[in-house]
Amino acid sequence: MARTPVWKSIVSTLEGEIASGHYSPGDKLPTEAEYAARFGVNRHTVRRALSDMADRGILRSGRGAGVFVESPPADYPIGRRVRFHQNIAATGRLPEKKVLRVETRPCDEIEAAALALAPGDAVVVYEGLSLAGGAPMAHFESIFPAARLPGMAATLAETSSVTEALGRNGIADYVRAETRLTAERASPTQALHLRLREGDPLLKSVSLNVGPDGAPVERGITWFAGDRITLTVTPD
Amino acid sequence: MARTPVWKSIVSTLEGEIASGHYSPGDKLPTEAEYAARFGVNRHTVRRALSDMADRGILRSGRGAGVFVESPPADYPIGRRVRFHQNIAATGRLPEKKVLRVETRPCDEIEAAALALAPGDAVVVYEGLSLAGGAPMAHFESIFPAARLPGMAATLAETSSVTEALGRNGIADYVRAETRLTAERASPTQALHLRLREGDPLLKSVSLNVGPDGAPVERGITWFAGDRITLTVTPD
DNA sequence: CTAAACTATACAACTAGACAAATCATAGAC
DNA sequence: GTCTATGATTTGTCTAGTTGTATAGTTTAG
Repeated sequence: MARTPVWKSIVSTLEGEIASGHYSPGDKLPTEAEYAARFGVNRHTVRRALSDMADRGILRSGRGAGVFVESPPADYPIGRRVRFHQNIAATGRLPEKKVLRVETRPCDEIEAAALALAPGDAVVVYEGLSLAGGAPMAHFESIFPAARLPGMAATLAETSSVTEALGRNGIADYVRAETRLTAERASPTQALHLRLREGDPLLKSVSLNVGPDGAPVERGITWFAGDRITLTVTPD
Repeated sequence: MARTPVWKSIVSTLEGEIASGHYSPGDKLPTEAEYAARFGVNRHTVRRALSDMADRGILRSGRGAGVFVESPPADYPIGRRVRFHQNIAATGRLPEKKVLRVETRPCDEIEAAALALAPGDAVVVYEGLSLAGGAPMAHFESIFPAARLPGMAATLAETSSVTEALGRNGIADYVRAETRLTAERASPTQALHLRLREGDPLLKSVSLNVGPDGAPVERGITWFAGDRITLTVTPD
């Protein structure tokens, strides 16, 4: 009499309801308490069922928010864990973006040195997330010299494309002067943005782009979710 | 897993931005709503972070007015933990080496595909550590097609230099065809080798070197200690 | 007996929404 | 030019609800 655990039967019930189209990706499911009442079990039993489905990427839950149906990934896995490739030249140029911040502020010493400015000179900060199929792939923060690019902040807020924003501000072409790569642990804030656990490994890329005249126009730092992306470097 | 509360991670992020001089005493900070959007949390969570900082005298907030910086920027410790630079072209070619293993064995499917062999063909495995000043910088494992390079195992045991070993086996020149980079956690074994803690971030490089005729001669995997090394990529 | 599954309870962390109160920018009146 | 009325912003406060986590106890199968 190998009875199937209650939580597993709840899983199959809920999977059936999701599969039959009662809920669309992004929809909020009933609360744990409601499910507990419906199935006549304790909330923890429901939680075990939900966490099993969350582990498999079917659901996503947020404290205080509720449980939501997760949208299926748009691309298929390449390896077991590594899903996306990205050429180093295109670092931070993934198609989908979510703007987190655009502001102008004085720069610190490190930023000044990188962009050939004086400490305290104004820089435009552009922070955001690169997404693919709805899942965050990378977290980036770019800074631009405000004096050299007067309308940059306004343009970025409009287009969210760095290339186009630079183009509209007189930098028709720019090249990557240098890229530095290292591995870091995800800070709590980054873990929040990239939907990782605190301490998970990140691939950090620090790049410097210069205009046709050789003057720096952008310093970009990108943190890639280590288990979601691979950077490729090919001589060419 | 003692996760850091979200509001505390926001506190440390904002403290860092104030400490590094991005805001001066008296400056108005972005609104609570803007911070909520930036961090992807509810306004109340931002308020908890801000009220913590206000309690400690870092900020001062006024109803209807906004939030203002109260304290002067502190000395911000800029963690210069990354000690070594290494060009991507020289991956796995650090001067000092410690050989851990040289052996010949049949290859698996992945290795066969990379080296254009049939599964089960013999490969020479060369595992070791790259050191700098006695400290381990990287852990590498290279494989070579044994059929194409008959004396490789013996030569490697003598010289421990990949370039020289390849040269003595008829490959006078070889080029890096591709490099793939990602971030991983250190396994217990790697942590031991690299004198890190288990789970520390590693920069993983998977490279393929081909001979003058275009045939693969080496597939190398290198794990760099993320906090000891930076890879640089320069167009050149 | 022991381990797994489930129940029970309590609290912490976060979301959600609504409204009040203070401030600020702006336009119009004088 | 100065003052004032007005409306939009922005912080302060309140209530309610939801998931995350910790602890402890109970039942059941092997």
